[in-house]
Amino acid sequence: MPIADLPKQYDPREAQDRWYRLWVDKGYFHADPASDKPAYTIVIPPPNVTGALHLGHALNNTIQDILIRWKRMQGFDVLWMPGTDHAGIATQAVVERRIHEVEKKTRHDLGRDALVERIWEWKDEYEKRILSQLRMMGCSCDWDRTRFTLDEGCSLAVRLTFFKLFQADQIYRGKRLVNWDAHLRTAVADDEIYYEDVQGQLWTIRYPSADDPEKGLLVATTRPETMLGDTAVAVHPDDERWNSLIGREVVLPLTGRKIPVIADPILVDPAFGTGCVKVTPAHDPNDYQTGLRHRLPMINLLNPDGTFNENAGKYAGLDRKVVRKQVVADLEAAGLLVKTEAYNTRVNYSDRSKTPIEPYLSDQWFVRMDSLAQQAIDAVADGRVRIHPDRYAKSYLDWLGEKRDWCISRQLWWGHRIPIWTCDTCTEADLARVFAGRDDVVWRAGEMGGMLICSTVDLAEDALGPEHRLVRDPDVLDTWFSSALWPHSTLGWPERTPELAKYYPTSVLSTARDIITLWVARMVMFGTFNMNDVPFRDVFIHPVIQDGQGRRMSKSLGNGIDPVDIIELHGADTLRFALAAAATETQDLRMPVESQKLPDGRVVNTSEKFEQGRTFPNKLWNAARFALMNLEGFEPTTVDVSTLPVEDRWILSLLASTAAETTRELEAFQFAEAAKRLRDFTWNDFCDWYVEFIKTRLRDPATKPTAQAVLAAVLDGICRLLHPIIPFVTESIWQALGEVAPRRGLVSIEPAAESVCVAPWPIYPGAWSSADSERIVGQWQEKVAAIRNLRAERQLPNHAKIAPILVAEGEVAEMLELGNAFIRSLTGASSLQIGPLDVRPSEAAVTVLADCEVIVPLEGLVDKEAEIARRRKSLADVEKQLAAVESKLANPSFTERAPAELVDQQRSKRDELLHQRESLRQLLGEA
RNA sequence: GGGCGAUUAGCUCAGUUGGCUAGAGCACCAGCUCGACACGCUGGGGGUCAAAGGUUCAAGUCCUUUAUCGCCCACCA
Repeated sequence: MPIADLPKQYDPREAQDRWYRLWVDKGYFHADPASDKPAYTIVIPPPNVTGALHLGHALNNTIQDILIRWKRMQGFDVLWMPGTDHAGIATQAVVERRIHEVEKKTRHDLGRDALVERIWEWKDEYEKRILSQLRMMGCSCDWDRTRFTLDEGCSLAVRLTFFKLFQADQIYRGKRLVNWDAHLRTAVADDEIYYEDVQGQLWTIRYPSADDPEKGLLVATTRPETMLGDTAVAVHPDDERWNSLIGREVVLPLTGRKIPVIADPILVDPAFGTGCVKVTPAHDPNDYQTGLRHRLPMINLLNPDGTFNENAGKYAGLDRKVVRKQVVADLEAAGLLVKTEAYNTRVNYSDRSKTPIEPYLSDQWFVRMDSLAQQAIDAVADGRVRIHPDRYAKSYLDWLGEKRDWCISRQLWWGHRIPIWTCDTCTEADLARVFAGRDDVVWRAGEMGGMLICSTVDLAEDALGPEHRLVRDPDVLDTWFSSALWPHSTLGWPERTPELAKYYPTSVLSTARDIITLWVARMVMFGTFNMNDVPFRDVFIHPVIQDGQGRRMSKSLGNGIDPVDIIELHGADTLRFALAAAATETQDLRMPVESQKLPDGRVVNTSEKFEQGRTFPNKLWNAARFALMNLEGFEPTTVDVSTLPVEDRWILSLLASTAAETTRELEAFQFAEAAKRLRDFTWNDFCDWYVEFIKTRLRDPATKPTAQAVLAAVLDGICRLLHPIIPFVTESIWQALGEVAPRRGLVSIEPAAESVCVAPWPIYPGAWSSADSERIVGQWQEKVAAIRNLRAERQLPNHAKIAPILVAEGEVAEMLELGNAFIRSLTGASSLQIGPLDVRPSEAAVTVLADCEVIVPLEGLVDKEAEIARRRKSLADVEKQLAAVESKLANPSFTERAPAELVDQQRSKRDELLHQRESLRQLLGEA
């Protein structure tokens, strides 16, 4: 396209389609295990297939793509492994809810296979959508390797891991209290529960002593019906009212069972209620823990549907609500109900059925955490895995330190089925007869009789013959079990693939802090267990995005921002830049939400936070347009940097330090700093100053070629440095630049590349660094600003030509003289005098700087009173500063204890201020 | 209850091992169609750095306490 036809406004849409296709077609995103380049690997935190991506995903994937693109440019063999997560509970719940809404059917109506099939359909739809969203954002994943946590490879990895753990006796079956939804007849996760404060009652019941029916204990409870399952009464060991009874027994009313009185300082708060607590291990989480501590029997009273079972004696078969009434009535009749009072209590409800949750004792599978957790602790403690920011290492270590066994079974249908078969009738010998010699089947006796058989392959129901039926465990594994294998299962484990050899351990994991324990810790455990090495070297924890009030973004609050909307409104670069610029080390990232109407009439949420990212790509685009217009007909020549004019050496010096600092910041995961630095360099140094400096040079054929060479080199550098953050606009510019300025003989260290996506990351020669030119240009800038300020403050007409005088001597005068033409053109001056002052103009606007007096003669335009007032104000200001500096220098402890450098600095500052004061006094004296 | 974090300009945030008159973007005010860009240019106003103590020659930065807010974990018989 001819340069002159390049649009004034950058069109992100066209660039996005075009360049993304180019990158994919050229195969830039492919990792190549056979290449001899060093590996750099990130496995994507697989998004849940429950729904579309939200802004948090956009942030995380922007971060990952920045790292990936940066490392690709640095010459690494880069692999970004994409994929999605089956997200067991969440996905099944979403699909079940949908089916219920539309077809009024429950999962029991459909049956296991049909439901699972329906969830697969859902998965296909959302996976497609999620992956296309990632592409829209510009993510450079190796798409041919896309994986899913429930695919064949992951299934194999899951089974083998379970098998190995079972074999190593790291997996066991045990009892656990789960949140039971009696209406849906399923266990629900902690995060699917909500609390409600309910007006209830507190009943006080008398438990007679076994020795002496006249004596006894008083217990208070909000759930009297559970007393049928009590197996102890607990008191505080220091409570003198009751502690004489510790070790004795009481008679459990209505049942006649004798239960012990135990001492438990954890469960019992002597100040609450009666100071005695009934202990029902099977139906209350605290009591359960108490039961474990005291090895109490656990009596399960409930059937799965919420009715009481045979353990409840005469109450068997009745619903829990009915039982409560009956128990209270019976206690009252027996004269054991001491008191009934109103009491507010918190009741747990299932989010899905809106019915009360029952703590319910059931068989579950566990992974032992002792040695696994220890290995994961060690990995972080000894630095094999580094967590950034490092404060998050604490929550990781604290959580693992508890070493609470991990309950891995879920009463769901969507997920990896537990590879366990049970057989109640067979013996060790029966199993040995059939399975002996097989390395894919192991077994052991269950705790309650029967055999537990674990196998990596499916076992037939009649594998042991018709007389011994094998029954497969109906449960599936916790989603995090397969997620924990993600870094190695996606690389081919358990096969010893070239990928596994080259890309494991991966380089960086980027994720949110809420899954440090759920996911990160477990990946370290399983990675270490299966691979004998950590899964990644660095973990970057990014902030959580909130709305302007500090609330999480959510569908129900309607405060969510859809990344796709931002892309539609402003383009993917804007989304990426804004997110990168916001990704500091903070833990929460607030984005004030406002709504905006789209051209198609749709109203969407957006945020002012995208403002910066919105204008920046356009600014860059226009700077590039300027450059491209001026590069037409450019004949590349080799340029010796040391011979270039000051302004060229200045911008190259800044480019070099910007590149070095940006590299350092990316290495330290300081994305916001890198984004801001690059923006500042591009906008302030390059656009505001350098481009202005060279405008005249570009009009003179004699000075044009070097200016062109430097202009092209800087634009080239800017494209490379910004490409990881804003890939599309930089590619647009790169391609256009390649047409007018083939990269040969430029002031550039890098060879050509057909796309900035694979252009080498810049490292500039140390010789480009030029403190001198930075000082000189700094001088110019300061004086330009002073003159502009004088113009603006006096509200001089725009076309008024001025002839400023810079009163300076020696080195300062020399430096300014070098920039005479620039200062003139940037201030709209017709002439500029630099040097000692011959005759002070009678009417002038004046600013006194430390090393220079800036005078703008304004014959007939000066408001003398205002001028004097300004000078007085400056004088007062200088005197205030001087007083501060002098008091510092007058303080002996300062001059003695502060570093000499700092003291010298203050001294020279004092000298400057004294000089300024003197000049101002003279000025005021003359006026 | 335990842990982590935040509190700096109207808003969103920087401020690295203590050391210039505390910075940026947005918003605000004034002026600009000057040959890349009005998604722009130039200039400007605006802050007792949550509060109170302390350490230090020097505190936005370190320590203690308090207040408010957020997140995570545990929990209210």
